[in-house]
Amino acid sequence: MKKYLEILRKCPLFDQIEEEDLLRMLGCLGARVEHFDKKYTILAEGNPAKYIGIVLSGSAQIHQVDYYGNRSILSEVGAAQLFGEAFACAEIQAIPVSVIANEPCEIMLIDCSHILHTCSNNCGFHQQLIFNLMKDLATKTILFHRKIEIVAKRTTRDKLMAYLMLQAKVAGSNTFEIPFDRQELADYLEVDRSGLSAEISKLRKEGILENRRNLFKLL
Amino acid sequence: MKKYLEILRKCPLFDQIEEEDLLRMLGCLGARVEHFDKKYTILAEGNPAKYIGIVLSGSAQIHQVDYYGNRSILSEVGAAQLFGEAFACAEIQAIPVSVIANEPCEIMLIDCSHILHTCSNNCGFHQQLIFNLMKDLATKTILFHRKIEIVAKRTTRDKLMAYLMLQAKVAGSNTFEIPFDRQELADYLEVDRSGLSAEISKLRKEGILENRRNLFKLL
DNA sequence: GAATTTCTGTTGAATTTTCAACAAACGGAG
DNA sequence: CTCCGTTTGTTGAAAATTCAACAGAAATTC
Repeated sequence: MKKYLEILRKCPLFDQIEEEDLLRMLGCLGARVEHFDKKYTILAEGNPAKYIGIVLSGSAQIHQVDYYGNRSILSEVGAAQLFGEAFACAEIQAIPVSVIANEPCEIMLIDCSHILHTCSNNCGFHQQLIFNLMKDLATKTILFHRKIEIVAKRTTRDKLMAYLMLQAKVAGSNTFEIPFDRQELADYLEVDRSGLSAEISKLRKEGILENRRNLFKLL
Repeated sequence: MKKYLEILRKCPLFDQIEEEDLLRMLGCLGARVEHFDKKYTILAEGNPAKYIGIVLSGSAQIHQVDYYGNRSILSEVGAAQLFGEAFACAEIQAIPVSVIANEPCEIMLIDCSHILHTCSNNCGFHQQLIFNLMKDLATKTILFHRKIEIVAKRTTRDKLMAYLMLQAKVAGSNTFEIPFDRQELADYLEVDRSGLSAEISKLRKEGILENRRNLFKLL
């Protein structure tokens, strides 16, 4: 576990936890690490909602697929970020989404009941972990607000511009890279891919943006 | 405060808190109660994100209004439910939404910093409150997943049917009442009101549902 | 480095939504 | 009970999306 210390220190779940305590805690929590190749399913829809996942390297996406097979991408999860925590913390039966490896990645899985319910060793870190989970969930809720603000727009152009302007703001620059290819971006914005491509072309011709694949520049 | 005890006991924030402790706690937290008439603004966009609100009676809606004045309704908050907790817990500067009284209502407001940061009396309930907030935020996250699942659909009909089927499931019955009028439902589903009315008529003619104003029956 | 697979952009037709305007139905106030 | 403001339903035209199909570009594989 030692080699993961650097990334785990950046993980919001372990905020305010001293490095020396972290290793002991991981043992107590029964944390395990697994490797997943690109496109592999880390957690499948319908699986028990037991685990909190931590992305140690690479990245993952949260997918929702409806009855007709239409894919919707809820979010992108990068290094040091959590996934599955909402379902585990709410103690629901099964997760309603799938978590897919977006590139080869290493994932730490922790049984959430070990965090929520005090362990036999009665180690004093549960309170801090629960506080950190609360903070993380509050942040995730705000991210969902932003996503809804984007998909609430009625046209592909407005959705795209709202998304790109947010990304520029997050990146702190007019030039930025997005973590999606075209189909994924369409599935995140909840629009048709070909229409999205057409809209990007149109914006380029109008001189509103420049782009090369995933690299965008707002003018 | 005593007259609010019954409703406060149902509030997820005070889960596992004994009734006798609750009153003392409210003083310690500096809780105050305000009345709002229908359509009044309880919290306005841009306000400091200090307060957690609890609906004691009536109901409220979370509104998001974009640059062009288009309203989007994020959620309905009924009696004993919380609002604003995500913004307060994430300790962001200002709230990005407005909370509007949907009918005459009584609202309890609590400065969240009193919950998050141990008070001078060092009363032992902070841990339970933080745990409860975590649970509540996890539940709210799942509600947002459901909302996104609905608005991800591409047609008014699909959004409407996804919404109605969810409401029927929640109500545990094919007959149920929804908390929105037509314009509000349109703003929740992120579609055009007149198109929504037309779609409801069409579904009725096709024998898929019956309705009288807010009362729906799926067949 | 050639072949193959994946991704992106383009187009036109069909479908659907939005928009604006109006009429009918409803509900509350006096 | 009647009046009046609000809500809901209806319609047609304009705008936008989706869908399907294909071609070119880029990346991956062998």
